[in-house]
Amino acid sequence: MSTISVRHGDSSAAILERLRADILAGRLVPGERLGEVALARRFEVSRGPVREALRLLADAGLVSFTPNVGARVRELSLADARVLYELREALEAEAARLAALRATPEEARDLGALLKQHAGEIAAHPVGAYFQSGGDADFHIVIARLSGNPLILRLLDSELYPQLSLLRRRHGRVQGRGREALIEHERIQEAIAAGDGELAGLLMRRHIRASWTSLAGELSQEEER
Amino acid sequence: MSTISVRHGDSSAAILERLRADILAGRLVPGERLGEVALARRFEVSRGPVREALRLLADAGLVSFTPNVGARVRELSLADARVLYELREALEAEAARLAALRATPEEARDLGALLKQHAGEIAAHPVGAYFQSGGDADFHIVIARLSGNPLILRLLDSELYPQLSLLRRRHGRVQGRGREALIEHERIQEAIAAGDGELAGLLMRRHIRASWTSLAGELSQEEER
DNA sequence: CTGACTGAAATTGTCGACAATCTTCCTCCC
DNA sequence: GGGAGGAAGATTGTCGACAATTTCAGTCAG
Repeated sequence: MSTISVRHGDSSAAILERLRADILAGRLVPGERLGEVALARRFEVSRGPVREALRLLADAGLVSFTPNVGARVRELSLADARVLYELREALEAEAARLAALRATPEEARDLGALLKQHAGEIAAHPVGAYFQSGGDADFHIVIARLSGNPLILRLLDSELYPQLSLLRRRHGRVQGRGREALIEHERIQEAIAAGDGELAGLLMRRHIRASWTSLAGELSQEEER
Repeated sequence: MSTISVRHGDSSAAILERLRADILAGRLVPGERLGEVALARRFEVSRGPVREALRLLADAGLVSFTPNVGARVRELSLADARVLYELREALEAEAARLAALRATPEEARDLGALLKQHAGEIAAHPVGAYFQSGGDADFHIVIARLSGNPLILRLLDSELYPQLSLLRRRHGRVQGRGREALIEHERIQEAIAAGDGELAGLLMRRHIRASWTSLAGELSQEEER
C-alpha cells in the first residue's frame, strides 16, 4: 500500500512497476481479475493512471485484456510457451553473436568472472539452485547488454523474460538444469571472449533449445493430469 | 476528420489506427508535435482516448514520448536504423526457418505464385518500382505468417515494418534493389518449398543484410550533407 | 548585447462523474 | 427441471475540469 509517487506525472509508471512486481512475485496469480476500481483504491489514485498501467502491461504480455470486460493476469498455455521460446532462440542467438563482435576484452573477462561466481554457488548449494537463484537470468541479461543493441535488450529484458517468469510460476516449480546450463554458459563465454560471433550464436541457439526441450517435457507432462 | 467510432469502447483503437496511417503516409512528419488537445479536437473526442493511443504508438516506436512534455512523431537516426536491421535480421531469418519447416506444399506454391506476379510487375514497370509498390513488403509478411509464430508476426508486422517505413520516409526516397531482391526472394521460396529450414534462414539473413548494406550506404551518404 | 529571472500562457497529469456495456441473478414460460 | 428473458448491480469507456509542470516572451542587471 502506501502512497505511490510524489512527483507529478509518475504515478502511472509507479503503478506499472508495482503491478509487474506483484505479478512476477505471484502475489497476483494468473487468471486473477484486475479491476480498475479496486486497483485505484489500493494505490490511492484515480482510475486514469491505473488504466494506463494496465494497457502497458497488456502490451508487455503480462496481462490479458478484453475490451469492455477488463484485465486479468495472463494465463500462458503450452502453445504460448513454444512461441516464446522460438522468439527467444532467435533473439538470444543474435545477441550472443553481436556480443562476441562487440564486447571488449574487459567485458568478456567480467562475464567469465560472473560464471566463476556461479560455479561457486552451484558447488555450495543443493541441486537446481543455480537456475532458481537468478544466476541463469543474470548471464543472459549481461549478454543482451553486451550485444550493443538496445532494442534486443528491451525485448528480452522487459518482454520475454517477464513472460517466461510468469510461465514458470504458473506451471509450478521447474527444476532447471543447473550444472549442464553452467557448462554451456562457459562455452558461450569462451566464444564471446574469442570474438567468434558465429560460434557464440550457434552455441546460444543450442543452449536455448536444450532449455526448451527440458521445459516442454515437464509442461506437457503436467498438462496431461 | 469526420466522427471516429460508433460503438462504445472503440474510439481509442480507431484513433490509434488513424494516427498510424497519418504517420506512415507522411501527413504527420517526423518531429512534428502531437498535442493531445489538438488531436482531441480533430477527432472530436476527449483527451482520454487520445492519450491512450499516443502511449500505444510510443510503445510501437512510431512516436517519441517525453513525460510532462508530450509526444512527437519519432525521428529515426542512422543508429536507430542499424539497431532495427539487426533485429530484423534475427527475426526474419527465424521466420524463414520456421516457415520452411511448417508451410504446406500449397502454401509454398502460393508463395511462388506471388513471386511470379512480382516478376511480371518488375518487367512492366520502371526500375525500382518493385520495392516501392509494396511487393517486397508482401513477400516478407507472407513468410512471417507462414512461420506459424504469432509473436514473431506481430513484432515484424506491427513494430518493425512500420518503423522501417517511417525511416525511409524520413530519409527521402530510397531506391531499393528491385531486381536483385526478387532473385533472392526466389531462392528463399525454393528453400521453403524444399522444407530446408537452415537454408531458408541463411538466405533470408543474407537478403536482409544486403538490404541493410544498400540502405546504410544511402543513409550515411545523406547524413554527411 | 548577452544572460538570468519572472510571470503568463499553454500543455500534460490527475481526478471525479456520467454513459454504455457486461454480468449476475431472478422470474417466468415451456 | 431447464432455458429464455429481463431487470439490477457492477465495471469499463468517455468526458470535462482542476492542479502541476513546462514553455515562452518580456524585463532587467551586468
